[in-house]
Amino acid sequence: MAGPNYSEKANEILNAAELRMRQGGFDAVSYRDLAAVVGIKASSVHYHFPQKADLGRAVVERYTTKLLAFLGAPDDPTEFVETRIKRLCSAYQHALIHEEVPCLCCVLGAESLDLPAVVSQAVNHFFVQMIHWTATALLTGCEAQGDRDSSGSLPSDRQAAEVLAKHIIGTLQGTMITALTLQDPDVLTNAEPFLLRLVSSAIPTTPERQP
Amino acid sequence: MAGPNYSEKANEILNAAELRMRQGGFDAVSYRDLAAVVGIKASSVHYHFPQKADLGRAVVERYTTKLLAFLGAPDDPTEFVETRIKRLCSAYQHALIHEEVPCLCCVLGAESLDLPAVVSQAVNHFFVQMIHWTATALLTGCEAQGDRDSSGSLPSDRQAAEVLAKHIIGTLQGTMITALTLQDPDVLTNAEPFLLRLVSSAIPTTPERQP
DNA sequence: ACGAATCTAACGAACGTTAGATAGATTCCC
DNA sequence: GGGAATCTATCTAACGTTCGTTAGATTCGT
Repeated sequence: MAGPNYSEKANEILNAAELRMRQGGFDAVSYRDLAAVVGIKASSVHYHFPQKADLGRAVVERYTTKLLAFLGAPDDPTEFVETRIKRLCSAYQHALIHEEVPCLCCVLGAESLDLPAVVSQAVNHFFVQMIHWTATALLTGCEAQGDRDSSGSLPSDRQAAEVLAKHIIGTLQGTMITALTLQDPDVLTNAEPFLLRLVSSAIPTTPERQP
Repeated sequence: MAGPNYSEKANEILNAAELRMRQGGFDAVSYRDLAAVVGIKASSVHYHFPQKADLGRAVVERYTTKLLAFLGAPDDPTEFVETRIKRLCSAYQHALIHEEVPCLCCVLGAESLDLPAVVSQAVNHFFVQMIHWTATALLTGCEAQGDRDSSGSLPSDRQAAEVLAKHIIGTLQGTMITALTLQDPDVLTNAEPFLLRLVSSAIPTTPERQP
């Protein structure tokens, strides 16, 4: 589950690369610039990440791991569905507002037709994981009162949850881009109540136990 | 209102540049590649668009004009609000599904922190125009029965319409990116009913006359 | 003959990548 | 324990490619 253990210098490189990639996309990162940031030469960066596609993949995978770790469990039975979705929204808000840079996979996803295959695969995997987390977060709320989880008795709900999850993730990506280019963070923060309205109208009013 | 009248060759260049830009972003466009596509040399492309930033701005402005022309009037009193929003959704669907490439300003918006100023201004202008169209499309439905338009008597509704419009545009951008990287166009087409639900719950049930 | 559109040729800069040397630490074996 | 071998992380130097851009000549229709 946990990714590879990078050396300290490798992590510095990944930090610089992630920042640059979130500002300007994959092509905006250059080995020479990264090297200058972390205080070594360009050829030494190749020692840690032989090819640029390797570097791109590593950045995306570490980003995916970090974000999923922040989100935590999507199926804690003591938690409201709304609380989970709010946490998801807050992750996106933190990226844009505090880190002052959009979501990595928002940027890479937009140029995914032109990415090296191994990088666009990693981006695809990010979306799959995020959607899976969200769909689970939506579903386990419905099943909270019973224990029908292992019986697999709600296939149609799982499908509906996936559709809504894709919509939620997509909406957060897009409102982030729009907030960025308008320099208006409210576009992103306002997405939260809109999404919560969709969620509560999709879930058939089964409040869970209190946390 | 109508942009400049480009020569036939200039339009060919803009076509090639727009396609390339929608695939891979601003940096994916090179004068030599464009030249090869339209059958001239790179230096001749500079005759039509001296600097690359000029080319970028021209592509974005022509794209904005084309899209607004497709959308038509947002305040035709014989039209339902839902019809207008569906037309907006169909524009985005057409881009991804038939042209097989995402919205231009979706791609450029994601890398807007790294764009030449004149290009990111044009992208910003695109979003402003789209949001203005959508807000107007949402508002004039409410005011259809009376003629309070010029009296400016609904400032709070205008504001609420802008908020919803930003959310709609953002959602379309983001579900397009998500649909692209998942290679699942349904993510975009499914956004339509979700957005229509938000719209109809925001508009206080004032059906217009039949078209 | 003039202007529009294209060409050839080249400039300097930046890019990813590689080969090979080097310094310092660690490990291994006698 | 001490010298030898190996490994890690960096360096210098350079390669070939691509890029945006420019100067100046050329072609061609009006």
